[in-house]
Amino acid sequence: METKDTKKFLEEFKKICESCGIKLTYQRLEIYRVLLEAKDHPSAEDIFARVQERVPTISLDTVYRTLATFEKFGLICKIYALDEKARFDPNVSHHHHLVCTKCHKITDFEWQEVDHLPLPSQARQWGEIKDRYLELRGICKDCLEKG
Amino acid sequence: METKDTKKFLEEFKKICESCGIKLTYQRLEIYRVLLEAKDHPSAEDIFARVQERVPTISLDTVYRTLATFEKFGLICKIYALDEKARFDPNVSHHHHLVCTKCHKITDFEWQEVDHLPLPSQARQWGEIKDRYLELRGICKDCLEKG
DNA sequence: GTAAGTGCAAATGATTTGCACAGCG
DNA sequence: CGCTGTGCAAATCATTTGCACTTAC
Repeated sequence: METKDTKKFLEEFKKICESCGIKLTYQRLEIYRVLLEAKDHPSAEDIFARVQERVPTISLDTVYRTLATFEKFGLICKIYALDEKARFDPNVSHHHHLVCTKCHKITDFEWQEVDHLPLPSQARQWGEIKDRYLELRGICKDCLEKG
Repeated sequence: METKDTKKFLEEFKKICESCGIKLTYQRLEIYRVLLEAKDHPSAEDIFARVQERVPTISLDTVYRTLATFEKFGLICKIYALDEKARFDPNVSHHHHLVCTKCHKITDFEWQEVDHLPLPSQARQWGEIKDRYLELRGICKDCLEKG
């Protein structure tokens, strides 16, 4: 990453920390960078491994604590799919997931029709629906090609 | 439960065990009974507590082992929603869930329109979709009434 | 300077496993 | 009787927490 981008990124992250009222630390900066660069919905361990390359002294619990902080301020989403391990998504806008049951890869996708379809009566009677989350499960192209 | 029902239930469970090639034990029978009677998607601990009333000597790991066995043979579904703890659903037919973000209660529901809606192109290109799982999240009636 | 953030290690909670004994087929 | 299933306790895995030290503001 070039100096200019780094500077710009730092500037952006500074604003985020200010608006959240949290301190800007090197660890948080790098965890945030890893999250934004990640396109694979990494687990806490995955994030730890990636951040460790830049910040060798970081500890796993700092990663957990930072992820919890980010989630609290709505910077990221915590997701659970297939296995019990939590995964983290820097995409906080409303979206659904494509989940490969073979390699466990998670891909974001949107489906406006589902979002706008009128709710069935059972759902309306149940209570107040705040969000619709759809998981399409199957085998991704990569796994299909591999056999 | 009356004698007749118990006998009938035992008969049914015997058939299930035979078709799965597993032994019929008292523990399995009672765990299965609890599952069928449960309408609240209990966790392993919940199931353990309920079975314990009938089988005081049962151990938690037997519950886990039995649930894993049942899942392997498709008698139940393991579900994850909101919190990381696994929950178990004796309803193995395709269905969706209403999840209360306050009391964490899970309710089954069906939504044929979603099941039959043509997939968006991004999903078709991603790979082969095998299942659609929808989670409607919100506040259930009980929680709304309580404030 | 001071409260928030970090690192370490130890605790926790859910789930799994090794082993010896018990009981189904 | 033999092998599967069970119970106990100990192990494991993801995640959390207590505490003393460090650092951003």
